[in-house]
Amino acid sequence: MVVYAGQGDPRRSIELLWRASVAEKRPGPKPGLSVDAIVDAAIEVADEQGMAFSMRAVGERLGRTAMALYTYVPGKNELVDLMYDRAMAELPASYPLDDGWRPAVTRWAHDMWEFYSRHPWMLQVSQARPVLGPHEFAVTEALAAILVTTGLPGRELRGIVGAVNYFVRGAAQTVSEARAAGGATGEGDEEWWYARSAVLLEIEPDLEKKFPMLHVLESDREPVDPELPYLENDAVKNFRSGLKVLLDGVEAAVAKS
Amino acid sequence: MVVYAGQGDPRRSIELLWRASVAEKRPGPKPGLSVDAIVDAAIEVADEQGMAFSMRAVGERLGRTAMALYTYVPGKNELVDLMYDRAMAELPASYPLDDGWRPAVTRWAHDMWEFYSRHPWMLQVSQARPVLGPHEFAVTEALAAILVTTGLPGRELRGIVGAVNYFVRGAAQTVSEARAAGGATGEGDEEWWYARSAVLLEIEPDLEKKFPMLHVLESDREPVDPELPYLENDAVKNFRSGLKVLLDGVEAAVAKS
DNA sequence: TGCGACTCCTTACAACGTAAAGTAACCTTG
DNA sequence: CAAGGTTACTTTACGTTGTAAGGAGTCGCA
Repeated sequence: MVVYAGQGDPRRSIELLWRASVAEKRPGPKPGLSVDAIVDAAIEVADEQGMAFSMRAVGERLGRTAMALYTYVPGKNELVDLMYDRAMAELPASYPLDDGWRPAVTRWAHDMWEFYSRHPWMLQVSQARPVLGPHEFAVTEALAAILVTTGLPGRELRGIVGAVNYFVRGAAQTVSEARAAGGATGEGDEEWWYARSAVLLEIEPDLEKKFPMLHVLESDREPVDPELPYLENDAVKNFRSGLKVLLDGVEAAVAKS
Repeated sequence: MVVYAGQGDPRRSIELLWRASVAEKRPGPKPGLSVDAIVDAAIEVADEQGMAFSMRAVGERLGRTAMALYTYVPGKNELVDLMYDRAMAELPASYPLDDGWRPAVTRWAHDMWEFYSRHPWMLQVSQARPVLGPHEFAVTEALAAILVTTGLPGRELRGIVGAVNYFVRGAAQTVSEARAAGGATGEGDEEWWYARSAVLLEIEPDLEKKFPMLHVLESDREPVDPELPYLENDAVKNFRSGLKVLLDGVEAAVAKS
């Protein structure tokens, strides 16, 4: 399920994201938890169980009930926003530009790729509206700082930033969700593919004739790295070659300007 | 929530997708429903209510209970697979190549874009593993048929097909989920942005100094088309300029080969 | 005519997010 | 120092979800 960001009270959400709460002396028992503790616990749970984690599970990990979380966080949606932004703090704030923008963007993309495989649930948070948290800003700032050195105008840069983002996210989805789905059903990628395609070929024997261009696409395949699972092999190679094409496009834009 | 494809019995799923059931004479009451009727109804419901539609809602639309659907379809996951593939039947199977591959790919991308805005729930079906249905194949076949005419080898084409796909999907997500979220909360994009960014600037006044490159990115903005909502304006322009860069990259690859 | 396969319904259950209300701890004020 | 208000956290409960289980009625075939 895709979780939509930011549906609650805007002020409360933004204040939580930027930790703008004033820690004044208050009556009542000492808080045994904190927003940070809850968000960290939730990220751990989500890393293990995926986006379909439950408030009860997060509470349990902290030795509390699910309802205890509602003292600190308005609801699950807001918690997801906080998790999303918090996780992004893992990423570098800037990249060296000694060799120009292209290696830097490549590094950025690879970091994002690995980041998404560490936190697959991130890919299920809706990208429709930005969470508007400090670390999400920082990640995009890092990419923008690289691309600004191309000298391209903002108009073009916005499209490029978007394209790079979409590409990385999409490519990461293909791999990390494949892994997650395999984990969920207990079967690896190979088994999944094998079972599926065997039945498919049995039911539709002249598949290759019906979709000849897909067959052409499958040609020219390099030997498979036995270290990696099947789908991952493909995905990694397609990621590299896709990114190359995309950056060639950027280079063309730079050359023209 | 992201719905993972293909977790059930592979044979049953594939047979349903390719409608490979043999319609033999069978005892028992005449079926009042059909897989097609259920899938169509489910698509209608999902178009209106989003991916979080319920089996009960689909049943109700057909004048049945939720459990009646389970006679035709193994579960909700499989139904989503069927919806996914069925919806893709709306898309063209081929594109004219009179003006070369570039206008054709552009058409393909725009068709996908519009398709996704018609069926926003499509973007929430996990892309990790292909559904392996006939229409999903046909859509990719159409794109492959265009790109094959570039003469590039399969190795490079796979990366390009992936990149174009990811890009279109990502760009469409930004818009159509924004619309969906607006519909869900009842507030439009403008209100959302306004409330959010007002609070943000109040809490963090020197945002521009903290993220100077993002500020550069926002510069050079063209006048807004008053016909379209705020976010959509941006998204459409970024879509066009991002696609342009991507296709420039393809052109560079073609020129080099 | 009856058997068995079939469609569809009712009922039921476990899991979910979270509303409501209660209990106990603690600071502030009289 | 006691009273009162505020807070942290729990228990209980509700509505919604996907779907398992079992039963009622319908039809083809022996």
